Amino acid sequence: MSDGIKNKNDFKELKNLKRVTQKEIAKILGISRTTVARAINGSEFIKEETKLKILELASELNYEKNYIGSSLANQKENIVHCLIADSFNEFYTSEIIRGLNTIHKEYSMYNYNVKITATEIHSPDKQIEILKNILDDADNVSGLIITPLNKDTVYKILQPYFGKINIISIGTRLSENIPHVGPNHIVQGSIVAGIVSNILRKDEKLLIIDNGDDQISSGMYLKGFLKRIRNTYIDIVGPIYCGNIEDSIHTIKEVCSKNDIKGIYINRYAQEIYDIIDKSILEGKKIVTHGMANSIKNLIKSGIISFTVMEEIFLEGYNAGKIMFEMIYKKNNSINWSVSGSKIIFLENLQD
Amino acid sequence: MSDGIKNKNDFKELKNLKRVTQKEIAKILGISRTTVARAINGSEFIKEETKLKILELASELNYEKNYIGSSLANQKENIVHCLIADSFNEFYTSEIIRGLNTIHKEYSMYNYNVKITATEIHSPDKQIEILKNILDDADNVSGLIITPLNKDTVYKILQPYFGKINIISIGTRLSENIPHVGPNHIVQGSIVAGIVSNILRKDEKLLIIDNGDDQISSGMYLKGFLKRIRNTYIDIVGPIYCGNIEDSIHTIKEVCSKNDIKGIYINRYAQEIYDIIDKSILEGKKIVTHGMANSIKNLIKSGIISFTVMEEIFLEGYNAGKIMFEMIYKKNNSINWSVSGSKIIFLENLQD
DNA sequence: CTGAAAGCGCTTACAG
DNA sequence: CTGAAAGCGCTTACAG
Repeated sequence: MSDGIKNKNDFKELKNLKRVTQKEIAKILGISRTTVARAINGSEFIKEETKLKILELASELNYEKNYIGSSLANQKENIVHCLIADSFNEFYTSEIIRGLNTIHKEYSMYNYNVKITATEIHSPDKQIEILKNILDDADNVSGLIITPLNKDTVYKILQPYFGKINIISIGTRLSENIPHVGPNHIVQGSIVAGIVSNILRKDEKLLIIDNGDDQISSGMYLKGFLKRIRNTYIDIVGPIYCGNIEDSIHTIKEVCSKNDIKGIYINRYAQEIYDIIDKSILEGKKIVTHGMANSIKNLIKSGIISFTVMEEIFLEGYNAGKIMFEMIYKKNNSINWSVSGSKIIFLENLQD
Repeated sequence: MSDGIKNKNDFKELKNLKRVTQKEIAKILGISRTTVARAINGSEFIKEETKLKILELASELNYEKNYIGSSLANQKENIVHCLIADSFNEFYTSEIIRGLNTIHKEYSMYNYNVKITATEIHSPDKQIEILKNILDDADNVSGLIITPLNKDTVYKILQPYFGKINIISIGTRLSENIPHVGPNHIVQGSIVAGIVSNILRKDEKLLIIDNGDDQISSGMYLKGFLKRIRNTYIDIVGPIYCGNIEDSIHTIKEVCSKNDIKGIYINRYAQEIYDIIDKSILEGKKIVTHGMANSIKNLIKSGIISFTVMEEIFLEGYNAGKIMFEMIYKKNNSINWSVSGSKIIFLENLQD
């Protein structure tokens, strides 16, 4: 039991019965509320002994800081900068922004402010520049949510700020030791394979095109897909390495002319390929793909793509913003990887 | 512009620039904060003229009550009773409870208290009894979340409390004019049909068993399913009305012995039927169904069921609790029907 | 190193 | 019908 208890009755009454306040802890120990607050907030201007005594009692009484009172008193605005990727595809960017804005609005009474900057996905330097600008004013930055376009450089730049600024990566993981929100691409690949295995039948031929690893998703998509699909009686043709759109189209034409291909799986550039390939080649084939975009919507509507598996992008932004709130306002750092769910989309549940 | 502005400078400064407080409104009008609070909270002990003057200015300055300060001051505990259905199936009840408990915990600092009572789904009277008990102490009830087992009776009992207690129905809709959280069963039926249309092929035979309308979902499932499936080239056998498990099994056996049935759809009692029917009859058939339960999990694992479409039950509880919070703490009554999403489950994304 | 006081935006007796 | 004051749980100068 804690030392220095001046007020035994209060101690007994509070133990495990209700939420304890700093005021009550102060009363039990016969000290001021200010001192209790100092201990709880980790101030350095407090005697080690006093601090220990307070923290011990706080833990014994299951003290949990009331973040509502806290944020009301602490009028500080908490600014969270979000550096996200632009033009991944039309949906990705707008949905992730919508998610971030939704949580921003939800917590706006807490003076939780979310500032979003989307930079061109193929210009990592632009992101680095903006990141540096933001960090120049690091004292006014409570959190950073980032889709690192250049992992190594971003990591190096951020390293001095670990522990000072709350950091979350989104979509692309920055590092194992930094909280992350994003999908498990391997699982997504295996989900696509699972669907394919249900719509193709024994001994039917599936053509697999490997268009390489974009270091974001396509490598893992293929890995997850292959692991699962090889576990079926589907007759696999490939994976044939192409690496770009033209070669893929050429290969698909050639393979399909010589074999009775019933399905196609492409791990990268799929929508671009399906968009421009001669549609007569695709006729009667079962196609399942990843992601969502206007082009995919159209391909689903016209019956070329049967299913697509997409990340819950809105929720990705929303959850990143929510986890950041927890980190800032509740000092909750328990999350390592919040895995985004996936949705299976086809004609019947396609929005608008 | 508002009348009675005593402090023009403040008025100009505040207009549209920042969140306005009651204190500031009071200062501009040269009256006390208490009076402003009275107007905003709709007290009756205030002169009509004063009230109008305050509300007009508040609206002009886009005043929005800070629910954080509000709930900190108003130490009142808000109790929300949740009367949900037990043994719909193992997952339904436990997931909906988990959702309600999650939101309860999330808002516990606001003194938001959620009390859950699950009653046997086939004993509506038991629920009525508990509901009456709760309403006997209506002054201590801020909200009610209910899956009405007997709509008419529940509605009649609740009628005198409309406007006094916040009410949300969940799962089964109580009435058009009461906020509701739950799935769109017709859409769910059409989603199942959409999947079936992708895994069966032209001219393949699909047997449809109609087991009647449980007034909750099965009637609408079938409606949505039929509308969509009739729009394909699948060869439909049925719907054959059975109405119970034994007849269904008998019918399936008979039809399958005479036809080359490639798929089966049953709108009600599906899991019970698949559980006990001779499995050799199902071999090689494509089966898609609704809902989730341990039995369905096993049927998916053993390859009998290809896909199942289930409601996002956890989110149903979570969202009901969240919407209730908005109603109580932010006086937000804008939601009429929060449509629960659906998940498509098959071997690859089956949990545990 | 410690504490008294004022304040965040609101509510709620209490007095007039 | 109106207002001054105390309080919710906390933070943050300021004084000592």
